[in-house]
Parts: sequence; structure tokens; C-alpha cells
Amino acid sequence: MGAPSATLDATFFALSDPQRRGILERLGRGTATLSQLAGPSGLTLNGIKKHVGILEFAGLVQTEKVGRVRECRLGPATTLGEAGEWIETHRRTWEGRLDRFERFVEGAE
Amino acid sequence: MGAPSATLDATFFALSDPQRRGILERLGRGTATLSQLAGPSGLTLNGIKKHVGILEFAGLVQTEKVGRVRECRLGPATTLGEAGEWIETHRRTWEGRLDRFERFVEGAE
DNA sequence: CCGATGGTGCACCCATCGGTGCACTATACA
DNA sequence: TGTATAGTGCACCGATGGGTGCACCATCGG
Repeated sequence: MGAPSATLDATFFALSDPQRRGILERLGRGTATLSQLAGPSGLTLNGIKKHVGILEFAGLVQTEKVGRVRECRLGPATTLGEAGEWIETHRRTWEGRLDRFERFVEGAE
Repeated sequence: MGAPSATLDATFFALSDPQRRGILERLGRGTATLSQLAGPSGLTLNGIKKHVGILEFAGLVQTEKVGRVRECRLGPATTLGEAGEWIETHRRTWEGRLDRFERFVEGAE
């Protein structure tokens, strides 16, 4: 578990930007082209392309060039799943630790 | 849900570094001072202090100066919980989307 | 009081991020 | 054919991240 995971790095980093989380939410409602993603964001096509690139590098989205358009869709759910597992695992030890702390407090008074 | 959350930004960003995840895992086994965190990491005290600062800013750890030592412990589990919720929520729509895609494929053939 | 220890503040370095503009290619469409 | 549209590649910018070293302060142990 302690092995440093580049996948986790990329995934968490990709999720750390509201613009990118917005793209994911948008893609959750169906595929979109780069222009369609850029529209509501107020960003340049280039800016969007970079964000999508980061999301794609993390495996969170997949893109495909069809005609003169690049279609973006969500990637395999396993990528998010890995990040979710990390959080769940550590949240358990977290709460375990808090339990121990509370027992310690009770025992001390 | 679509509201940009600075908390999520900070949390996901803090988790995007293996060194910081290592600190969290270490703190999961009990409190530690900055020197104790720096020891196995091979980093400077200053480097560790910055990482702890980022984790603290995200609410993932809490620190307290006791004597000439700074004690670090895990923060409230709610901080991790918020990030976990985001992932869980979106993983569900993720899988929902895949279901729809599979139905589409089946219907098309 | 004195020395060693644990932290802090600051300035600095280099790499990367977020974002832009511009020139360019490739496709769609009339 | 010509023209508008969708992306791409590249260079650029300011801000920030990760990390260091050094000078300094505060505290603990004699």
C-alpha cells in the first residue's frame, strides 16, 4: 500500500482543479467536443485542451478524433475507483485512530 | 454539487503527492514531530514543513507546538470524507453512463 | 549559563502549471 | 473551388510548487 503510485498522483492531481472536475461532470452527462467543453468555461480551446490532456493522462477521460472534431468521453471507472479505494482505506484507519484517541481521553479522566 | 469547492481543491491537491500521502500513512500510526517525519523521507526539515503546511491547509492534519517540538496528528476525518463523497457520487454516474452505453451497444446490434 | 536540539523565516533555485496568442492544418459545407 | 469551422503546435508569460541552504530563535539538558 505504501508503494508510491504514479496513478494516484495523476488522478488526485487531475481532480484538484475545479475546471477539470467541471469537465468530468459535464462528460458525465454525455460526450462532448473540445469546443463544447470550452464554450461554458470561458477558456480558450488551448486551455481546455491542456485540461483534457491532464485528465486523459490520468485515465479519467478518453478522446478520439472523429472527422475534424475530438470527441471526449469518460474513461474506465477503475481509475476513479483506485483513488476512492485509497481514501476509503485511510478513512477507516483515520476513524480507528479517533476511536483510540477517545478511549484514551476517557481513560485519562 | 457543481459549486467550485476550494476544500476539494486543497484536499485533492494535498493527496496528489506521494510524499504527502506517506506523511498521512505515517500519522495514521500515531502522532509525530517534524523531525520524525523528515527522518525516513530523506527531505529537509524545511521540505517537510512545507508538505505539512499543505496538508494542514487542506485540513488533513493538525499541528500543535508543544515545547520546542511541533506535534502533528491527523485532522478531522470529515475532510477526507468530503473528497471520498465526491468520488463516490461521480463513480456512480460514471457507471450509470457505462450502463447506458452498453444498452446502446446491445440495442444497436 | 552554555551547548545541543527542534523549528522557523527568508531568499533563492529550477520545473511545472494555468493560460494566452498566433500561425497552421484538416475537415465540412456550399 | 473557396471559406468557415475545429483542432493542433509552438512559444510565451506570470504564478506557483518542490526543494534547498543559511541565519536565527526557543527550548531542553547539563
